Amino acid sequence: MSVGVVRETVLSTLRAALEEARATGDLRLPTLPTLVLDVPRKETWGDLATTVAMNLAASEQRAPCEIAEIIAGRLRGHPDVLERIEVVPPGFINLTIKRDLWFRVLSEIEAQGERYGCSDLGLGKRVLVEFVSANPTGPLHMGHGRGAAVGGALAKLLRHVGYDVSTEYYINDAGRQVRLLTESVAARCRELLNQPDVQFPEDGYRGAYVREIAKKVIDKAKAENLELLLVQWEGFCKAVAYNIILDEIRTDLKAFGLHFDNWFSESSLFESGAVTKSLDTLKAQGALFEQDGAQWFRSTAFGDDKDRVVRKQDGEYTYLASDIAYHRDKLARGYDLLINIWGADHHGYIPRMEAAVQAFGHPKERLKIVLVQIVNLMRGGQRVTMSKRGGELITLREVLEEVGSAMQRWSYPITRKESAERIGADAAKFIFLTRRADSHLDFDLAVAMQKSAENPVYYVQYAHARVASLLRVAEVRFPEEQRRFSEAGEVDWTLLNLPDDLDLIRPLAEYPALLEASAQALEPHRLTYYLQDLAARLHAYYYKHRILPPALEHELESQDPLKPVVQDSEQVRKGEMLTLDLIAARLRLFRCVKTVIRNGLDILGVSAPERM
RNA sequence: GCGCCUGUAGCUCAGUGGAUAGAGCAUCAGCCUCCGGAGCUGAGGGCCACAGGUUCAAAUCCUGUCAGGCGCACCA
Repeated sequence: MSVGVVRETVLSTLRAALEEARATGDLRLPTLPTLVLDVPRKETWGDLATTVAMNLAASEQRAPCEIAEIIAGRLRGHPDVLERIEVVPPGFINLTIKRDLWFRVLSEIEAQGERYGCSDLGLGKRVLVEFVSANPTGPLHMGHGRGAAVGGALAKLLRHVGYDVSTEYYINDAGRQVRLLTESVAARCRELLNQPDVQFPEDGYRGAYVREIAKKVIDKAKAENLELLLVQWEGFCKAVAYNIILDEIRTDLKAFGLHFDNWFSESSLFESGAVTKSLDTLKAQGALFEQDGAQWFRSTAFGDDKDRVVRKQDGEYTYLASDIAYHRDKLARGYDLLINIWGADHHGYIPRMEAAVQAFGHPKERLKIVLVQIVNLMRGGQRVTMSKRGGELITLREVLEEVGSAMQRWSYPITRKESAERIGADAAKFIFLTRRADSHLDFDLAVAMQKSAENPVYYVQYAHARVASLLRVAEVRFPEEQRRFSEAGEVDWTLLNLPDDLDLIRPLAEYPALLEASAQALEPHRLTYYLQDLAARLHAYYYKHRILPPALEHELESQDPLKPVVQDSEQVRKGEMLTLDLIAARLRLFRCVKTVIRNGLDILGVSAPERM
């Protein structure tokens, strides 16, 4: 089952109905149409709806309603799946699912656990997700954090639907920016050593961290008894600064809960000769030409609006040259799909990269670029600047620590040392993923630290913790019933006979289809919306219905599962009596919700705490 | 000037060509003797920027206009 029992079963029923209609000659159907099931906007319109009759109107040359009636008639021959089939103008077929089928969703979730929602949609195709890839010239900031959240979630999402996914960080360690950083560090070193007339590079990095690095460079030189400011000084600066910054980036990403399968160095492409080899390949097929003393890639032959320089007049290679080599390398590693997460300001770069992919003989669809928009860091509505080369610099780590420790102050006291960062990372990741990647995002520190529902992550995590809490209480109160309360025991799902039960089960059934749709669209943010909705339904159910009886120990002696354990006056008025069987069914329904929330949060890289 | 992205409730944003366009915040009115109130219930709030077009059906697709953002390097 790839999109869940309910959709699979209804789809095959619908397919059977169409085939019957064709066999009997009621419909012509030269080819079977692709079947799509929509969730109607209103629940009174049924559980699922299909527009197939309207789509067939043209090819069948008949009125949509007429076609719908024919299909509906055939569907009525399957009363085991569908309880009600309704044709509504202009030609919708609204379907109400048989309850037993809904209950199979719950059994499926219990059986599959953390695998629930997984599918084989990707057929094991190999995908490389490259993301963050920040220049190793300074600490990560909020923009990188958003790219990290999107990339990490996308990688996990694709893995869940059956792709063979690797993640990669491309280290831009060969170009001008790293050179500038080195010069900046060297200049700070000279200042620290009281050299006269130190000239700071014009476009140099002015952040305070550069001076910190310079101090470490000097300390390290002293420790190794190197002569300070010797001829090779800049090389020494580069090596030390590079290692320090890359280490910090790795540490920051780890704190953010991210792992990369591979770290790929741009310099290695020059050292291995991959850059010249790639250009030779392009040259051999006439995709390169010389002009004005420079070497150009004829990207216009593949849809770019301009040809691009790969080797400058002064003989140096441009960034594009190594990027061409990098993508050639990725393709040569045999990936079926390359996904790059880029800052939206690089969007003008897409056509030339697609050109390169095509020049190497691959369809341009093999490369997909997900653009991530700028994050505006705010503090109580005021914009906080984030320029790396200028003065003030707010790093990702600072934000995680600030948000995390603020949350900790009002959260339940599980204050392990790393948890402030983890809490901050949970909040940041979820907030980053509450918007489409290519829409602007204001990340307001003041808001992120409030205990309000503007922090949707806590709303969702709370739903998870709430179920965990119920299960703990149930364990204490009903130690004898633990088997019945878990998937190991028998359960009578038919006791879940309220509309509110279905309101909770329906989204659980949709979860696998949601994952597939999000993965295909490369849009992990759909999952955050789904989880907020699911959590809301759980909270609402919780307030409307009792799961466990009030703690009245003397009333719990009944061993007869049909005899009410307790008759809460209000519940009795609603006609609800809590029997042990009903407690079991509801607890297990809640546990299913908990499983799906946990699975979903895991994809987003957000923790699902048992208590908060 | 050319290209890409975005214009949806007061604000921040969802919305696979389908039915009467949704959520959170904010505003207003309610809910703790109770399984965790980080919660729940309800109300008000819309010419989906504008104008054409395609379609049985458009917030969604196409064209144009306007507004905002970002690109347009022999930088990365």
